[in-house]
Amino acid sequence: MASDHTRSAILAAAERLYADRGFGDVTLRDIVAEANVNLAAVNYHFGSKDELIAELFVTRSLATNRERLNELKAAEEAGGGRASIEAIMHALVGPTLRGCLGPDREGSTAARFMIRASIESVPPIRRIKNREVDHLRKFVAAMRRSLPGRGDAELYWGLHFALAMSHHTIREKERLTKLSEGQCDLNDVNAIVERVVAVSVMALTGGEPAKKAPARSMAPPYGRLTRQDL
Amino acid sequence: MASDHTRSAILAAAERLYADRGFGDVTLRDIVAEANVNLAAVNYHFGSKDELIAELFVTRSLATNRERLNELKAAEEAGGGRASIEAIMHALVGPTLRGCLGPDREGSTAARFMIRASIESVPPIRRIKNREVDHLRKFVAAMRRSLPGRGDAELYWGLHFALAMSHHTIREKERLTKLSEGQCDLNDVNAIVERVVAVSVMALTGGEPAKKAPARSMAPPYGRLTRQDL
DNA sequence: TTGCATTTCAAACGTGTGTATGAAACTATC
DNA sequence: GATAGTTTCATACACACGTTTGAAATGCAA
Repeated sequence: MASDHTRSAILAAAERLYADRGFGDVTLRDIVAEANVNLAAVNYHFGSKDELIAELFVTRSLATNRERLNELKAAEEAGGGRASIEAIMHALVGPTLRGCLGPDREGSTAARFMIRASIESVPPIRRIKNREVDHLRKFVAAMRRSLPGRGDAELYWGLHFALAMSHHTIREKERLTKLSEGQCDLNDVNAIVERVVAVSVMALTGGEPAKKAPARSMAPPYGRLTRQDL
Repeated sequence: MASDHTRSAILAAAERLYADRGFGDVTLRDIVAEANVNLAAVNYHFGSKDELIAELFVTRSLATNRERLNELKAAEEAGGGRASIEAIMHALVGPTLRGCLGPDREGSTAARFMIRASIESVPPIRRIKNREVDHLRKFVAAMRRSLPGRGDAELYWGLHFALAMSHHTIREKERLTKLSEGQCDLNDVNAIVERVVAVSVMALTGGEPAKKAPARSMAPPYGRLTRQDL
């Protein structure tokens, strides 16, 4: 492992090609041609095509997840262990949206790759996404602290809708631009984040101004989640 | 075209297999084996594999679109040319959600096929979806009538978020069930529809109680449940 | 029946794919 | 500079796929 030049050339070329043309249209031969390496190098360094894709995706999504958790942690610490629901939703959808639509990263290879991964959903990527559940539980826990009294089901639905809006915006940004004939500005990421957060919060608080200490006390939901770690 | 027995056997077998195992894992040979017809029959009757898939998808989505427009039309007529925003959103997301999650159609081949189509997004299906824009413009027009004064961009965003929530719920229903450990009931379609409609309306009206333009009943054709907070 | 169009069939075609092989070229350590 | 371990390379393998072919079977009208 003296020099991983070949290895990283493959990663870079693969990410670039997948981002440009999608997973369905890019073969290993395309990748090694772009990277100027030998065909067998892919299997030598990664084992298989799927493991190459998985490594690409894991690398990128680990970064996003780390960013998410950092934002969440910062928000909770700033609030003395309890973050506002706005801050939590912001930490949830901000990194993903910025990563895929951000003006700085606009058109960056990494961003375009992640958009492809969101749209095409190839088997190795699906496998990884299914392990993401643990990561989301941390957000549920934070939401529970922020909105005590809300039933867990409500929290899950709120989280689900927040992810729905952010992922769908990434997936369908082109169609939305076309449909709205450019009236929806997809370049102003911060505005999009704020918009998604605002709707998510409304979904969770029922449109009432976010208030702690719910006047109508509800019976605690039946089953708490077991210990969450990792 | 004396008897399209072969043709329809292929369609039925293909829909069943695609629904069960996804587009990536099903070959023409699998399909013709399931249908008990000859391999060449697919190309004879449909021209190509992609055209077969397209025909499957078009058939199913035409039905949904028709249902959508019927609901919209009924709501507008009931409101004297102007439907409530609730009814419009209901017409937009109701048919899709019921079609894919409905208890009657629960596990039906057609429903499972459409879920697959929503998840895997294979080229011929993507091509068709991109033509769906015209269809959505009718909803934008209705929304404009229902919420005059709202900027068009706001309407587009509201429509976009409504589709986001309904599609994401269909796509990720398994993950939501797993994440929530069954606390989110994905069998009660009507409740889901109401939930999505409620959030969509909030997104459009900014959380303020709807001005409820039409004094008429805004009950859409299909049974409407009152939103239940937990 | 005859004649013609439609439909079915078995078999193959051609290609593109991920992967495996085994030798050659390198690199580092002594 | 010999040796062992690592990396590169050209090449081939195996095969699964959508599609094509051309003949056989079937249907249908006169």
